[in-house]
Amino acid sequence: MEVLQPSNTLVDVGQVLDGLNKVQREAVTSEAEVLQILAPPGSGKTRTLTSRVAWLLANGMYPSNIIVATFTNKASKEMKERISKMIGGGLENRLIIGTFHSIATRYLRKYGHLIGLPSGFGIADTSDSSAIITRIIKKHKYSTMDGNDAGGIKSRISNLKSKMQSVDDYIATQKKSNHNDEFSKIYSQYEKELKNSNLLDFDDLLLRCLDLLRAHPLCVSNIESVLIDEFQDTNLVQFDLMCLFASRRNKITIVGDPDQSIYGFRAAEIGNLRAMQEFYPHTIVVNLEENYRSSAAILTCSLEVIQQDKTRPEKGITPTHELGISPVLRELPTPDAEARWIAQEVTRLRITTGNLFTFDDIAILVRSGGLAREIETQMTRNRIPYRLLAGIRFFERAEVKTVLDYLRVIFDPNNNEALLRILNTPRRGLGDKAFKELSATAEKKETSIWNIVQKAARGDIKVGGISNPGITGLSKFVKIIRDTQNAFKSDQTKDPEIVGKIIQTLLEKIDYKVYVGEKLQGEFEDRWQHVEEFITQAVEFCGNVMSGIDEADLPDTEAIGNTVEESALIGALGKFLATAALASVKEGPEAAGNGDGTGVLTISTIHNAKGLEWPIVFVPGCYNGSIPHSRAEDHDEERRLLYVAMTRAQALLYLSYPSQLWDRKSGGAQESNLCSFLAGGNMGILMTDRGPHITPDKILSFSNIMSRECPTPEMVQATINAAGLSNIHDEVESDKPSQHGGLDEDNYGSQLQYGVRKGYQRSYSDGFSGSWSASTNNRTNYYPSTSRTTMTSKFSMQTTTMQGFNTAKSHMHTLVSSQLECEADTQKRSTKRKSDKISDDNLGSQPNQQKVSKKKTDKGKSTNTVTNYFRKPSDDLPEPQPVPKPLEAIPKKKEKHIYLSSSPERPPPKSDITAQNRQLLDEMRRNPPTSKFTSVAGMISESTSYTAPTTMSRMAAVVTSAGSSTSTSSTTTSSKTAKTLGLKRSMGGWSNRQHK
DNA sequence: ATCACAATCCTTTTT
DNA sequence: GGATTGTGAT
Repeated sequence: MEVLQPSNTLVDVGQVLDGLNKVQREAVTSEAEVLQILAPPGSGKTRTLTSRVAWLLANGMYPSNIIVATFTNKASKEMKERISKMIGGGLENRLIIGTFHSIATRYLRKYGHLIGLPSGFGIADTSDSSAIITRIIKKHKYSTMDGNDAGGIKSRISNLKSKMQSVDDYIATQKKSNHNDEFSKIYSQYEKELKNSNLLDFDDLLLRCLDLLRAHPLCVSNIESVLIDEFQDTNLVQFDLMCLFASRRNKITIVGDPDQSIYGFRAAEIGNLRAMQEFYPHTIVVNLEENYRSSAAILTCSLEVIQQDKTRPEKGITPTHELGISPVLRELPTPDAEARWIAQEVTRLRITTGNLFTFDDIAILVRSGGLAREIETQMTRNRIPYRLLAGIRFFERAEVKTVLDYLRVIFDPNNNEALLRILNTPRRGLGDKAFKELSATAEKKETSIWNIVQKAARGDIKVGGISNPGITGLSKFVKIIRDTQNAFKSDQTKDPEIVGKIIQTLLEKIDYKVYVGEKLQGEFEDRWQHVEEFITQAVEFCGNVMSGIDEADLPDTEAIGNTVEESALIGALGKFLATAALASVKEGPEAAGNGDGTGVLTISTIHNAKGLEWPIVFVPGCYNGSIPHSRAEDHDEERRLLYVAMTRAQALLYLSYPSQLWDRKSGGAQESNLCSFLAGGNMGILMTDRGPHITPDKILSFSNIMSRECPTPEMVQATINAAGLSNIHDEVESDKPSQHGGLDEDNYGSQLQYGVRKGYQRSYSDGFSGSWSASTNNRTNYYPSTSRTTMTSKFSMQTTTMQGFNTAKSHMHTLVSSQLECEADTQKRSTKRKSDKISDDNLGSQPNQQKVSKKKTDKGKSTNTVTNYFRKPSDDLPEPQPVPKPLEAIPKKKEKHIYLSSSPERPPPKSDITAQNRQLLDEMRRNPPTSKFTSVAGMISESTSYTAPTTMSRMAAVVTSAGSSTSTSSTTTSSKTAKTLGLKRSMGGWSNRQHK
């Protein structure tokens, strides 16, 4: 691929390409008009996209002629920062960059009047939409059964809109069958209410922008290049928007990964990848395959999960890091114990690694926000500072939302939704009746509620249901709103600080402090801090707007007629309100931390963790009902969700689940089942069931993967000493019989210091437990494993039914094995030593190892499979004899001790061991793994115009030709393996290979 | 009749 | 933690 010669270069182009691998570089500098960069997690997708933007800028393209759509505002902020570092000169501030929604908003602000959209429209957030629908349902006494509650209706409407089905479209398709359909009435009423309040909901933003650009393509006539991040999560409307954005030059770059498509519930359309290739037949597909994030062990496990999806096209992924430490799959008795264990493990890891990790390095990723609660409690108890990226957003907090609603009313009093929420907040003596009457009168007179409120306050009209105190309250309210409006409008200073002063004055007038203190429950200090943070943010934002750093106005184009000038402060306020509505920020004030530079741990939903990475990741709640969620219909998406969670981890991955849940209905304990995605196949081999025993070589491995300096043994000993423990590895978990989750909480809390643990309960209630050799003897584990760890039935039972995965697994082993081959020799030396010792302990009780050995004989030759690295080389150890563990032998009661670190008491490691391991790892680094097992590694493919007309055949042709011409790093290219990402192809890959 | 406050239910994921 | 419902106070 030829590289663009930079003309008009503003910066050192080398800087833009610095640190990129060959394929990434080719992608960045590609002259392709339409480019799809498809890549697995951790392969530098976003980085490549960022660099491509920088590359365009460095080659003289005007930033205001580039549209970059990211998935979150945070992502676009980070991208801007990175571009700023590469390019500088403030060019990044002129880029049209943001989420689809925010970009659409900006276009509508500037050009919306061309399609008759009133300027100064507001954005209906989730709560607005819900409130409207709830009101409609109540008013007409519609049934709320069968998912027809406000939430259900809302998502139905949103889904229709995402598929470009307007009310009329919908009614047209429905009119024959359901003439009196309640839903269409709600839908149409909802649209009407939005219009009355001059509001657009999230979907409308995109749809109206679509309308605008279709009618007036000149609005984007300046656009030379369009770039989209996380393309797999775009919906149909966004796809069309992309095409329209690019309509002038048809220059598009997208990055994405079908495996990380986790927004199907939001109508993300995975078919967009293919649609794009069909729509732009000259699309060029680039596959990035090297993973720079995770250890090979983590990657292997993650692949084991994602490959369960049989409809998924096979694709290459090449680890660049060493094998590292086996991920952990841990069972705990209760969610509470699970949270405690995480806290304990976090603490233990820091101590035993000489504080190699800070809390910044650690994330706890949950499927749903509710799961974060127990974890928060335990973090607080253990004085682990954390920030929460789950649950309610900052701008949705009651105390913040109210202020926001006041500002929304001040910005546009005709915003009925915001008005209704603040009319009686704080209390002004109005009740349900008053609200009903006000709304009804407004509807009758076809005017806004604000107008009625004004008249009622003045006494011009009589509205029923309002008491005399109510009238007084209303007139005070009207005056406050008017005064504040005037304060904004009359400002001449253009000083953003004024915004803060105006808001403060407003809050004083409504005695907001009193309201927050008395009416809102919870800590007043916290809440008021949020309010102050809100004001700070507002001031800061307005300052940025007025200095052009944020939300710079779109460039003028050939499209005529720009919006009228408004007061600078009002304009900034409007942008702030839009930003607040579209904000994805879940944090308020920065989490404080311990103030000692140890950082802040992250608790986040998996969705919010997309695109991020941490050295250590915990994924609690891995049980059926959570992942996959009980309300989820698309289990493939749930699996991808787990995959996303797992692939966030760099060095250490912990999955866990409680065996018992609290059943709210019965008030008792309820059995849970390990997440099916983790229960089958060879997951048991790939993971251990206890946290790793931290040895010097493991510390070194962490350091390598994280590219950090390795702490000295002295440093490690120092932290251990400081923790007041002579040897942290000797700690023991005591198994007691289950007593229906009746854990003594306080008892626990006081004991939970530095991971010294007693009193965990384990449940064997189903009486079907097997013992499993924990796979601790991977190559970095020096000490012999003596784990008598116990895997419960969730594992054992599943393994008998997961034959299919087993074969898929074998396939993967083959792949991984060739990659790891080069390490095998050095490996054997160390594994042999320990495996001799293992055998004594582990022989005799491994029902699951039957599976392993069976697979091996099936495959015939397997000396280099990845299994061996998690277990042992076959010639070092006789095959384990599968001996089912008698049920009686399973301790159901009393003081069974399990070694937390899978390790017996041992003298501290000798120094030469460290050196020895260092040497091993050095060796590895000198001979880095090559991408042998991905046949299309490094592939960059270009379609040719004469190939077959269908996308399928076209892509096949593309891939084949590219595979043969650019097999620089590939040694095993063949037509069979020449697959491309991004197409929902039937699975030729596995079956072909399996039957070979 | 209307408003204020306490008790009870439910809680997927997000722009 | 928030929304809705039920009960007491004005």
